[in-house]
Amino acid sequence: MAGATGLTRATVSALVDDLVTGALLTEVEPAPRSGAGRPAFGLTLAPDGPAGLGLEINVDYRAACVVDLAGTVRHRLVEPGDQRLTDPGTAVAALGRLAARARTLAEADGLTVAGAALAVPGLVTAHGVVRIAPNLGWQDVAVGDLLGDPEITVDNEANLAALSELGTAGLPRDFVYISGEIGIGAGIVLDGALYRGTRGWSGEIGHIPINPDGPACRCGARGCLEQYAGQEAVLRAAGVSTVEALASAAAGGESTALTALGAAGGALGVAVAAVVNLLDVRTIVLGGSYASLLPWLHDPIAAEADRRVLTAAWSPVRLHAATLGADAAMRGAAGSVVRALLDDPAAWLARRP
Amino acid sequence: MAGATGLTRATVSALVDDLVTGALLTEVEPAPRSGAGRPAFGLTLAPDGPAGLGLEINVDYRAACVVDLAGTVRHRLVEPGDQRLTDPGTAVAALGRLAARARTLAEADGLTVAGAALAVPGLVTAHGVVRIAPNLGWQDVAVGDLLGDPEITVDNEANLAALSELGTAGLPRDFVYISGEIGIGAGIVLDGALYRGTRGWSGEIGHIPINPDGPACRCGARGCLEQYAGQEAVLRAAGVSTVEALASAAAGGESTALTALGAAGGALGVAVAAVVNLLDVRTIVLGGSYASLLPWLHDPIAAEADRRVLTAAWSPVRLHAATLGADAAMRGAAGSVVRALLDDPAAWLARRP
DNA sequence: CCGATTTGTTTATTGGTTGAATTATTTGAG
DNA sequence: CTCAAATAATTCAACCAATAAACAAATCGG
Repeated sequence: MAGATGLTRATVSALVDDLVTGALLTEVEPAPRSGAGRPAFGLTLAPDGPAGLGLEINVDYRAACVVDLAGTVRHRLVEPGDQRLTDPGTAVAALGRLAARARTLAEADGLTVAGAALAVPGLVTAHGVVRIAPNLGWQDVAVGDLLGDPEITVDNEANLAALSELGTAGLPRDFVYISGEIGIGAGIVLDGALYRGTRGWSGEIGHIPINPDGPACRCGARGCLEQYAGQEAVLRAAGVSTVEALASAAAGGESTALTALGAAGGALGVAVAAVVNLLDVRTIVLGGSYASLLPWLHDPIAAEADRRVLTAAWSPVRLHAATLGADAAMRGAAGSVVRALLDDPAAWLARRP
Repeated sequence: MAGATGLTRATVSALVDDLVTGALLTEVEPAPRSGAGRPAFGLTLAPDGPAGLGLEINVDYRAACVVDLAGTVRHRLVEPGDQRLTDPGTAVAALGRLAARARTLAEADGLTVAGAALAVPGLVTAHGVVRIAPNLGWQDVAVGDLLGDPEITVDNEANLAALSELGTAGLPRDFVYISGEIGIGAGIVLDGALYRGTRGWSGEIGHIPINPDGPACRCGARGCLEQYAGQEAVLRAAGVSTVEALASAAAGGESTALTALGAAGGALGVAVAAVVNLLDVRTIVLGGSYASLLPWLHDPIAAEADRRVLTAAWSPVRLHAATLGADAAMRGAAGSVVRALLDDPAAWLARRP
């Protein structure tokens, strides 16, 4: 460890001591090793130290999960139910009860919830106020205050979902996560950190112009990506009503479905080209409903992107499917709490003397 | 100073002492002040300490400048001449002689050249090799080796031009600089630092798709921004041959010129919308030939951008003209050296004991 | 001229890190 | 089995940068 960090063995010893007494690390059996010399102690991130509480409120469900320092999901609670019908206060109160249940479960495990983060499908200000969440019908909702937890982090679901993919094996430190749901959002990860933008409103990829004279969008403009590759547009073009139906139709080789997916992929490819030309990320992660549709979206996206990305000849765009599915945003939320702990363990140690 | 930094007066004293003895700061007459108390010493960035050498090689000129710690341009050398006709070796050798002259002038002033940076109109790898510079006809040119200065920083001209605007009064820490020349490039400044992308190829805004079925571009795709708002396209549409002629035609109210500028502005607005939706920067700086054409470009860009940016209703996109004109890239290059000095003065002090 | 006010320096102290020496625990050779 | 070599971990004096607090310097206003 001293070798890897450049610090002295003495220093590492002192720091590790602090972390062990602070219950962030625990000593375990040393890893079996060959060769002479005294074997090193084994160390793991404590499975019974502080943990992160991840929350999500979305169009048709509420969810909570508890993730420990090692990144393991220790508890997972999902409550289906249309959130659009209830007013924000009622929905948030229900979420608060779910969060309390998760906390209780965590404490029964000996975990301490060190913080919470909430994923919301909408624009969130830097102060954690939901500026607008069109699909929930929310506007200027101060979720933290309503939850009675002003410390909570509130963030866009695509941003948090992107964070959940960060650290996945094979993913670089720079990528853009594109989440295809009713709306299309993106989480931009640059140099291992989420890029939120000046006001936290980055990643509105759904409204990148694909064709300036295209169909009208509910945002007031014309030809936004959402009108070509949004869930509603694709399902309508394919003549089916659910993503599952679309996937099975495509698997069955139905030409309407394949044409619809090809068109959506082409539009996505144009947007991906814009993103890659601008940001020079070489990896795009497709999440939300795009993850399960990637078998049919991959080639049209790649064809269009490679044609339009200036540097594609030397290094083509890499398309990955997201790995976490529907839990991505919630797990990213919990993960963001854990990441904050790992990034500044001293702050946590100072909080509990 | 202690108040601003949160350090003790004693600490500041010690640090300032080091910087003064290291010739990075000089004591000057204290600024006149009212009120009781012992007057403070005046301090300025040393006008005779280390300086940055900024170089630029472009289609029709070579240039060098020396910028001191305070950011003042102390020397400026420009040599016109078509670089396209000469092979890279000859062009770089001529640039090397220009750089040597600038160095001599700087030393005559008591300045020490602490480092150099070179702006090139093309894609540059992280190791300072020009991967491709289409308008120079260069491909895989290791400029640093040719110059005999492997320490030199080589970067894209739009990137360095963006840096030159950073620190300008009224500009925030996040903006995108769009440089309109033969090609269209962008420098992305996020949180006060240039974002270069995974391989240093960010900002290729000229090849953002505006209309997927638009005119063919020399990059092989169709409908790139460059085909709508590149210098050649705009001049052709306006029926003039130089940017100056276009500006005076527009100033004279000639409708062909105004129409051409309106169309270019509209296309730029679409690209700006893509950038802002994606990155949530609220400021766009227009440089290169766009700076002088901004009076006629501003409204079409703003109209299109505000229509297409999701958050424009709350906070419209702000368009600024670049302030430095043709010298921007060269001055940004020199400035990047100076910035590196200011960011880590201890490294410089360590280099000269 | 004197006290109030602000700036700058001096000095002892502190906290975190280093380096060298020391102790601990294993492997492998004789 | 024993001992040397190898690797890990700890101890402790020394160091460095920053701090706090006291002190000296320079100015203003009455």
